[in-house]
Amino acid sequence: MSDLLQVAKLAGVSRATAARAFSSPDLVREETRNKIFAASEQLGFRPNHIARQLRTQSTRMIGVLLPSLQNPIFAAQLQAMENLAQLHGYSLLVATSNYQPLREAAIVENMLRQRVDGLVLTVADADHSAVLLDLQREAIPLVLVHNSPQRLGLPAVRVDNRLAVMQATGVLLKLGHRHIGMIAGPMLQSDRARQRYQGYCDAMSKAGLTPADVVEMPDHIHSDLNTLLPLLHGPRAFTALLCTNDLLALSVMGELMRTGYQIPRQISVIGFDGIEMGRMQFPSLSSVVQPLEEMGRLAIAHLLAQIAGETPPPGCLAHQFRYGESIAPPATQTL
Amino acid sequence: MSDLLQVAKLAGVSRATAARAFSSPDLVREETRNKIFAASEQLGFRPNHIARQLRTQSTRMIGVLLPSLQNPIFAAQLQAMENLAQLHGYSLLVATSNYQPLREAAIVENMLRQRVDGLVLTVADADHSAVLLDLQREAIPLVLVHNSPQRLGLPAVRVDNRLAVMQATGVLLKLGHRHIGMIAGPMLQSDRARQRYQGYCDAMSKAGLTPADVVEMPDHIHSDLNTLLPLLHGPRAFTALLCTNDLLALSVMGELMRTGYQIPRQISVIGFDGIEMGRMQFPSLSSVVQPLEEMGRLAIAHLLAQIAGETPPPGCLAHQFRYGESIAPPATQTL
DNA sequence: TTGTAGGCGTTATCAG
DNA sequence: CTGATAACGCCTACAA
Repeated sequence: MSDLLQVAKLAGVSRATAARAFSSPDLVREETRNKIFAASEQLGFRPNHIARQLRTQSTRMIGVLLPSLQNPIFAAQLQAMENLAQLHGYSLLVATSNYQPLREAAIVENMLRQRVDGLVLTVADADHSAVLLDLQREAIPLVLVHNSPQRLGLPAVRVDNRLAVMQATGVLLKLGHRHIGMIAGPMLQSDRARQRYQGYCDAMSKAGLTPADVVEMPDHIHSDLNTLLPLLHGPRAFTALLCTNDLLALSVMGELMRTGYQIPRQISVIGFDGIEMGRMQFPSLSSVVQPLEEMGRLAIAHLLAQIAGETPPPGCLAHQFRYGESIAPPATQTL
Repeated sequence: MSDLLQVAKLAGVSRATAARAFSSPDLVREETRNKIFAASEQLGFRPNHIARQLRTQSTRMIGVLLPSLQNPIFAAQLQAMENLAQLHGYSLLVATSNYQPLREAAIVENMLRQRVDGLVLTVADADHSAVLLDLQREAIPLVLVHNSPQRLGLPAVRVDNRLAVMQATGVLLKLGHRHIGMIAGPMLQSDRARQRYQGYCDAMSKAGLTPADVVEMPDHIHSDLNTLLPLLHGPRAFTALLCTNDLLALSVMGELMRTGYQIPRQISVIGFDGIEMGRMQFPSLSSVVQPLEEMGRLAIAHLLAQIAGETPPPGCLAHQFRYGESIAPPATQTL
């Protein structure tokens, strides 16, 4: 591939002038400029960003770490981030950790070696994250999404998970439910799942009820019918289920309906995230809606501001409860 | 940030030796190596990939262009690609075009300037793609996913869309359906949608039936009830609907059920892609399953092979029809 | 096993 | 407005 020097030669100018024709065209006489562009065209010249990056010490690249892309919430967020980044001339270096701290660390290290201009991270468990601790020392623009470590004061874009589930639980309580269960994926892996369970416990306690143990599924996004069914029988049977995320909720609904349960008549279900699919299907899923597009945009905007040397204020984003067809008063009006 | 020279000085060796300690440790005596690593640690040295890339003319980065991340098929494929790439020490530069050819072109140009080692592209419409034509001239490793332009002989990872829908239509025909409709997103934007419609037409014609006009929705992934309902009444009312993708199918199902239709008793629905959600929900969606994970892996594997100088053979991947609860014989046994 | 030196393709500083 | 030249940080013959 030809370089600036060849273009310069062919155009009969110096390398410096050729370079200027590209980076600051107005500093070059039009005639000269055209000769340079013609030569460039003829040689199939393409500016080398690597060399430019080495020289300018700026990559216009942002490193994005996500736990997974299986869950559409991350895809939606990534889409929003990419749109805004692209608009500002930034590229995204994307990697997934599959919720594994070791991979998180390796990925971040690699991104730092690549000299990305900033990082947008979603880690599995922010409070026990070695990566975030290490990153404290680096002076690199950084935004967390979904996470918010208790101790570290890092800029974060997220909703108040605990409060949100407290309110969602409140909705079920108000409908008359007393036996409410909480379904989650692997709790140890996800700080968010734990926060959401806390919100449930808070709401139950405040209502004078005993929070049930969390029902832990082996997978973040699939329910296991064998674990579930026993909990729906007997005097303490759940009449409503809160799920830590929408995919889990949709999986629960599907399996229960397939087994013959009527939703919401026999069982009410509430999810978390507010993914599109929940609205599409029938019965539609009640859920705590996270403003994912906005979160993605905000993460990038915040990062760009940091890169520009500003320090914008943090703050939680507002969630919203979406009433769907998956909830109703409990069938048997016990008590 | 400190560089190799500083590390070398502190360790009391030359820059070359310090460099070797990182790139080929076995060429350096252990004692020396340890001194270098210690110095590196002390200085917080981090190898600069940009400089390395400039020098070695290799980035170990792959450019990935996708139409969108809203559709989980792309997310799933991306996830698979990222996993395999990461395993081989490659990073992914990801960008989305939102099905816009102009963005496709700009994105690819940018990736080339970044000197990615290879490209994995999914364009909106391969047969009318300026990007692909231009790329013919570049000698860069390239794999298409989902696309397969008629004229250009580019390596592609995909299923036979036309055949697949022909078979899916066959399933409906065998069930006794005669009035089968095909629902699509914006046809002009997507070569795949057109191929799939072709498959439907083929099957209908072969069965001695007249293919209906495609029912075009304004959006790739949402159905519009107002467009749909009129087609379900009258003597030529559809008893079965083929959709060009699963999200569209799930949207159709949800809306119809919400309106009071029984699925599959009154209307059968078949999708395309085989996304997870289709299996989860009740009734589960019948669909043509694309092996998305395999496609993602294969795309990367094929690309890495090209980068290694090999030229692996192309070939379609096998699709598979998944029977779900969304299809049944037509209600009224006309004819 | 280690050192020397040149170059990867830009940009930026300084003269002219 | 244009040209010469020195970095940016690393790798890699080649020589010692």
